[in-house]
Amino acid sequence: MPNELVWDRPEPPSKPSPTPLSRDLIVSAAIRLADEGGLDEVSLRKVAAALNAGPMRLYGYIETKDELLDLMVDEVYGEIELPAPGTGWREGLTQIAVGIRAAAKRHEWFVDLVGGRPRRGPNSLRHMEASLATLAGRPEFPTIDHVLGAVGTVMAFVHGAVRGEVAEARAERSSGMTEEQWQRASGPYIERMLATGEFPTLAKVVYDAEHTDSAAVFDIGLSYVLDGIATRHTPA
Amino acid sequence: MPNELVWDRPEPPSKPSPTPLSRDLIVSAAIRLADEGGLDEVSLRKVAAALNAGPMRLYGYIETKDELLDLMVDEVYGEIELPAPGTGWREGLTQIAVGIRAAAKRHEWFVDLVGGRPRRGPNSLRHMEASLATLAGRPEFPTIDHVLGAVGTVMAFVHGAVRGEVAEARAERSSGMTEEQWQRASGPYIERMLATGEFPTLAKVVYDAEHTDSAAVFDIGLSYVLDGIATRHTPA
DNA sequence: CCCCTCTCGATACGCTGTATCGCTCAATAC
DNA sequence: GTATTGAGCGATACAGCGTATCGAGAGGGG
Repeated sequence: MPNELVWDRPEPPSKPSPTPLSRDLIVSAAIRLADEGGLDEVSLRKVAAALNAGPMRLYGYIETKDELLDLMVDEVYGEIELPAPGTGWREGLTQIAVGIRAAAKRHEWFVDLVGGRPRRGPNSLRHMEASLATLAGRPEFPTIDHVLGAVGTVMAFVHGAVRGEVAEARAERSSGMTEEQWQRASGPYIERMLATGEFPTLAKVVYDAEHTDSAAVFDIGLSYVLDGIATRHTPA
Repeated sequence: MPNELVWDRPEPPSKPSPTPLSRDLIVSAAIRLADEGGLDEVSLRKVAAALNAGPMRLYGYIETKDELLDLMVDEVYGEIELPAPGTGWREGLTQIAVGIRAAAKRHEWFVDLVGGRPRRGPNSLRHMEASLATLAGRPEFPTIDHVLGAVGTVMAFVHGAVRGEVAEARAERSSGMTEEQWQRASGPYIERMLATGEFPTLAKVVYDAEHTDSAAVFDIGLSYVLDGIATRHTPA
C-alpha cells in the first residue's frame, strides 16, 4: 500500500535502550544536520550516527528517507505562527507569508522541499486550515473556490519568492560576493554577454539598479499580489 | 576557480570517433531521459550509456553533473517563445508566464531545477532580457527597480504555481487518483483528521470545492498578480 | 625509428538508500 | 523450570551514484 502515510502509523513503543530513539529525536537530529550543512548532510547514516545508532535502526520509525523529509517539513510548519482568529484577511495572509519566509531563512533546506511534495502532516494541515479560514466566510470571498484561488495564489508567490531568495543567497555565499558585485566585477562571461549589446535592459539592471533590501522586495511583491486579490474581491 | 561557468569554456573540438559527442548531444540525451523517467534517470552513467560512451567521457564536455543540469535548464528556456517587441506589458508577461507553464508541462523535471539555481545561460539571459524589456521604458514603470519588482513578482508566482501544479500531478499519478478523490475516498488519516472538526474550512474544500481546471486556476492567479501590479502602476 | 608527452577513459573509492536474513531475546507451553 | 517458538532488531550486503586517479595508447618531434 504505497498510499499509507507516516502519520497513519503509530510510533513503535520506546524500548529500554542505551540510546533511546523516537521520531522526534530523529527529526530533530535531521533538522540540525540540515541547518548546519544543507540537505546533503541528511543521510540516514549520518542521522543515525548523530543518535549513536546504526542506519537500519531508523527504519523502525520511518519507512523511507522521503518520509523523514516529510516529517522535517511538517516540523517547520509547526514553527510558523498562525494569525489569531478574527484577524483581517490581508493582515492574516501577510502574517502567514512573512512567517513562511522567516522559517525558510532559519532552515534554508525548507525551500528545497516545500511546494515540491504534497503537504499532509498535522502541522501542515493546521497551517492550511488557518490560511483558508482567514478568508473563508467573509463576504468578499463568497465561495470556497474564491478562497482557494486567493490563498493558492499567495502561497505560489511566497514559495517562488522564498526559493529565489535562498537560491540567490546560496550563490552569493558560494561565490563570496553579492550577485551584482559578481556581475559587475568579474564574471567574464556575463560581461562579454552584456557587451554584445543584446541585453540592454539586463545591463541596466546590473549597472543601475539599486538592489533594495530583499525583505523589502518580498514585501512589495506580496502587496502586489494582495492588491490584485483585493481589487477583485472588494465588497461593493 | 569555482566561479567559472560552463558557458565560459569552449567545447572541446570534435574528434573522429565511432560515436561523436558534443554538449548538444549530451544535453539532448539527458533531457530525453528526464522527460521519460524524471530527474532520477539522469545519471552520468545512464546519459553516457545512451550515447554509447563510458561515464568519464562526459567530463570532457562538462565539469560536474550540476553543469549538465544547468545546460538542461537553459535548453528549456530556449524552447519558450518570447513576446514580440512592442507587445503590451500585460500581454507580454502573460505570454511569458504561459510559456513557462507549457514548458514545465512538457518537462516536469524543469520545476525541480528552475528557481533553485542562478540562471546564467544564454537562453536564460535572453529570457530575462525579454521579460524586463516588456516593461522597461514604459511610463508606468519609471525606474529599473520598478521593472525588476514587477517582473520578479510575476516570476515568483509562476515558479511557485507551476511547481505546485507538477507536484500535485505527480501525487495523483503515484496514487492513481485525483487529489480530491483520494481525500474523499480513502485516506484514513486525512479522514480521521477532518473528522476531528479541527479543520472545518479544509473539510469544506475537500467536500464542496469545484476543483476547477488547473489551467484556469493558473490564469486566475496570474491575473490577480497582474492586477496588483497594474493598480500600482497605472498612468495617472 | 625511437622517445616523449599529453589526452582519454577504465578502474576504483567512498558514499548513498534500503533488502535481506541470521541472531537475540521475550513470551508461551508443557 | 525448561524447551520451543516468534518476533523484531540491526549488521551485512548490494546496486547505484558522482567523480579522482592514473595507466595505456596515440601523436608529434628529433
